[in-house]
Amino acid sequence: MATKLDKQLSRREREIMDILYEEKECSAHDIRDQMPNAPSYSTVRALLAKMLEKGIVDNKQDGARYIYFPTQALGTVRKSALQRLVKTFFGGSTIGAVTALLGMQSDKLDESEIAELEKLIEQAGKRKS
Amino acid sequence: MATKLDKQLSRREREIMDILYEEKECSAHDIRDQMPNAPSYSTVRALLAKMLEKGIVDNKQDGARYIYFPTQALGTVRKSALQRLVKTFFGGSTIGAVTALLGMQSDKLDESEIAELEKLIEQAGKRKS
DNA sequence: CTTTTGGTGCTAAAAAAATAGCACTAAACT
DNA sequence: AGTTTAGTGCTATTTTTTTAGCACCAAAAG
Repeated sequence: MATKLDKQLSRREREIMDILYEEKECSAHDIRDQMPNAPSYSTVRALLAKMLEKGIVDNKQDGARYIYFPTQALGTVRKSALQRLVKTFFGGSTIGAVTALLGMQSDKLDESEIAELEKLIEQAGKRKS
Repeated sequence: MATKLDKQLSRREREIMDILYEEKECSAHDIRDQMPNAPSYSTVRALLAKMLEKGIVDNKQDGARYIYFPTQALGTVRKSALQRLVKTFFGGSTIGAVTALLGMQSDKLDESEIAELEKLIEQAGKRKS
């Protein structure tokens, strides 16, 4: 049940999580560099300490310093983020979200990507009625 | 430039916005009913008052009471939510997100939906190289 | 081997968010 | 008309978040 590692994040905590998911892992310093209106280094470390306590991130020693990373696997988080988004902004319609995504896709798709998508669509077409 | 109506939301504010986007519009009471661990009615109204001030919601009189709704159009918010999600959790790959969505789609797609998607894919296939 | 540099731990304080209470008004009920 | 009900405005308090300072340590630099 995900131990509610999700809801109770504060603004800064969410910012940091986003950075960590994007970068996979970071030192406190790296995180700070990517924060909008970055606060002091102390502040970032204080936030990370609280997040460690909450169990939403973990760290490992890298020589002299620490490297932080999310405890929850990317796959899990992707899924729940997508579900939330579909529910909130697309009235629960997955297809609606897919449509919107494809519509804003600005780069050209190459052959293999198209093939992949068509395969997926076909599969989704014969799922349990 | 969206006047940064996006980032600076507090936890409760975000909760409320999600409810508003899902429901389109709500009274303070309705909002409260849908909040997890709902606080007092006063609290909800205090939050709404702050959000009015910030300009992220607006309200209209409905007989004796107020009905609240988001100021930013659903389309706009959808787009920026998707962009953020793709960037954060899919390394910027729209296709990755589409794939994940189709993969977790549990209902069967009907004919017209499949046709629609294939049309979109085809279009995305011949976009500007 | 001293000094600088880049990190750590701990502590404290300012600012923002979340919460609730109270007095008042208008409509609805009997 | 008197009473309950459902809402409003304003204010006050508690809790969380956000922030930073300072002392200490270890490795790199001179």
